[in-house]
Amino acid sequence: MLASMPLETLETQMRKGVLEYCVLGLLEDQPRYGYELVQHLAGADGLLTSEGTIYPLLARMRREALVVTEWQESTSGPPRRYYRLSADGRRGLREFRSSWKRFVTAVESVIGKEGDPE
Amino acid sequence: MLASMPLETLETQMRKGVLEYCVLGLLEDQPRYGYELVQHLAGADGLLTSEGTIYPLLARMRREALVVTEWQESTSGPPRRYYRLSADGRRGLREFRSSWKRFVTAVESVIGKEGDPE
DNA sequence: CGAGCTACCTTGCATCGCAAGGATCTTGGC
DNA sequence: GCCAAGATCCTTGCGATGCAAGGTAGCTCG
Repeated sequence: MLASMPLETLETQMRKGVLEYCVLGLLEDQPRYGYELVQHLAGADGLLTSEGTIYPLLARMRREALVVTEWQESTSGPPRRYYRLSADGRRGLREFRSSWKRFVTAVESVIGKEGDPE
Repeated sequence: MLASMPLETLETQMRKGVLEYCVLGLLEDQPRYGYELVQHLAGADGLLTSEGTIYPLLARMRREALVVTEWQESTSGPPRRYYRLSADGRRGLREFRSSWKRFVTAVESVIGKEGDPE
């Protein structure tokens, strides 16, 4: 028997590559822990659907030194691993903002941006 | 020796899923052939880097009946396979525009939309 | 003729997000 | 005191996509 289809939707595809910088964006102003990021991203924005995405991602970002981490006890539950932006992470985020703008512009130049009178 | 790494860049990742609809966007107003699409997308917008991307993509879109095709002789060169939007393709494009807007809004709500004074 | 461009295509790979599952630790209801 | 439920961390295997590389054939022009 087959287990289950991961259902690779359009939204899922669009998130590729971007999610990493969404995490950096959330970490810009304050350190956060993984479970917190999941709730944020999976919340209103719907940028994430499962924890299975974020932990491997965070591990990679740590390996690449975009973030630094620190364990911290919680008064209610298991300890949390907090993530904080490194200098490299800050730079990466800055560069992403520029790539993102170019990308959005390019896409909208071919699919047409509505509200465009011309 | 290893041959070559495909160099999976950020830009490459961001294109995932979106490229399909960029093609639909280009086909919205006029039928086009594959090589023409490559030049368009690889041109100023830099939304594509190789033909190896577009032909499998076009084949898939044809399989899913988002486009219909038609061979046409060229006065200068080999015959061209022209692609034209189907009704499903038109609907897909319409739906994408809405998904795209939601997506961009969501991403910019977390990475901040450049109005940030530092 | 043959180099070079047009134009089509295929194969194999790297990467990413996801579902599923698992391990601890804490709290709250009974 | 005990066990379910939740918080919090993690890993493994898979599907989809864009890409590099390479292959075929037609047309044009020096």
